[in-house]
Amino acid sequence: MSRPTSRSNHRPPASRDAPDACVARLSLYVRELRRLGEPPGPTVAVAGAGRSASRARRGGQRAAFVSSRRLAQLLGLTDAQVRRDLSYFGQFGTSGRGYDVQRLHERLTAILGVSGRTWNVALAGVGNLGSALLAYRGFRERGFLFKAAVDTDPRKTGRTVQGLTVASSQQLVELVTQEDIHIGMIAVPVEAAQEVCDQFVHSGVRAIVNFAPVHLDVPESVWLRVVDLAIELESLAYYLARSQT
Amino acid sequence: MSRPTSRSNHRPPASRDAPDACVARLSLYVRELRRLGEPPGPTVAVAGAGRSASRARRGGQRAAFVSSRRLAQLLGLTDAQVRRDLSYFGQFGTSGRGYDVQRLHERLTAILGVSGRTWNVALAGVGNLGSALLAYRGFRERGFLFKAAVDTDPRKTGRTVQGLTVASSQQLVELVTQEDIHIGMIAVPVEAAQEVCDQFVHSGVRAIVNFAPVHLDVPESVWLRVVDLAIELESLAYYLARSQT
DNA sequence: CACTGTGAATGCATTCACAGCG
DNA sequence: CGCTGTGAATGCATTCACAGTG
Repeated sequence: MSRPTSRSNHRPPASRDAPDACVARLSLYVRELRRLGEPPGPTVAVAGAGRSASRARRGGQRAAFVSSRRLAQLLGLTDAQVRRDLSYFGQFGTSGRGYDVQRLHERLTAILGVSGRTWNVALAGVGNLGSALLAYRGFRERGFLFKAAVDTDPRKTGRTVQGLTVASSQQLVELVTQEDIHIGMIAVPVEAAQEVCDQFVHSGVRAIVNFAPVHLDVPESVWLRVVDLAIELESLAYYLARSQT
Repeated sequence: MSRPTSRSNHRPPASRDAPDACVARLSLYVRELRRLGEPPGPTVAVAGAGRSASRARRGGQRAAFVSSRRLAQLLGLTDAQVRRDLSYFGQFGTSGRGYDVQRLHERLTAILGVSGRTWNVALAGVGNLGSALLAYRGFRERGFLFKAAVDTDPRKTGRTVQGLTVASSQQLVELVTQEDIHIGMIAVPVEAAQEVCDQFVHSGVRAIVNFAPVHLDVPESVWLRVVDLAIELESLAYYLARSQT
């Protein structure tokens, strides 16, 4: 790993077991298990061109057991990988039957750290992206609650977005303590990103998600993840440009 | 690789040189080189807590040459990795001096496939996230232009968002041909995602970015990337849960 | 018999270390 | 010198293959 002072996507300091790649997939498993455990629900059909010749589909009945093979199929992985991944966290399966959907879901949820609890999130930057993030259902469903939102723009502070009053950036540090923030979310323009990041770090936040397209420096003790929207498009462009055309 | 019928994040079929991990970093290099080549610009200061003890900062002067070391520092990589990555695409450096910023920028831009050209994008799903994506500056700046947007909700179709009229989902297929769409972007609810994806594939789109938190099946010939917003938070939760507290 | 869990083998990606060059 | 470009070494991640089990 590069310099001792900072790096991009951290790994756990102590817990030397599950590889990062595997941890990253953990929530995929949880998600799929939840779906398998749920009732089929209404199949929302999108009007338009007919169904393609689609492969073994996320079918109806609520399964009690699921094999590594099927789980792999649903997630686009291999069965061996599923078994290997799960084995890092414990032995959950039954030979000849597979995994108990409910039980595995519970166990993994607990391991992921999203079990009985919720995590408090503070958002910096209430622009287009920031507002969309505040509105995004997926976070709340998984136990991530926005407890604070700040912006430098005086036209935005004071406004209420998604039931949350936008505070001034000056209040960031105090809000973090006041609202017991666990995770900082950065959706400010690139020029301001490092500054805001430093403020989060300074105020004691130990986990940060960055949506600004810059590399941020953080101390070893802070976990940082980056979500870069344009980067995915660009790698597609690379492959598109290379294939005939 | 798993099943022959589909997989999650594709690699190029023919071009057997640059590793995927390296291609993924290619746009990081381009981005940083662009910044290095630009004039310093106004340092947008965010009011609030003072600067942390920050390391060698993205400093002022427009550099003509940049070393692998410095580039690595800015991007949070190692110098060896930078040199290795760049070497997959050619020999751009000068011994003892480093890389010519302008030249390297031009060369990499061309290789990335975002050089003189633009790419047409169609968006499916104009909800919160979809609207934010339409408004996101970063895409246009890098040559990705939204040429179509569709939604199933009749209250949304007909509306104009960011200068684009939202069409009905039924028109997706014809719009793809009409507007010569290169990339499909999926921002619909999970239940509809596979359906929309199939429509894109059916209409001849060869590259898709999926923002819905589900695995999608696509034929080998189509490149698929997934951006999962909640997943990053969840892996942070994992690490947070594991470190004391 | 169908399936898990895991050593051992393979295949990628990153890092080391240094020869070679301006 | 300072810095690139790259073989060789290391370290991860994925896959194979099969013994073991309900």
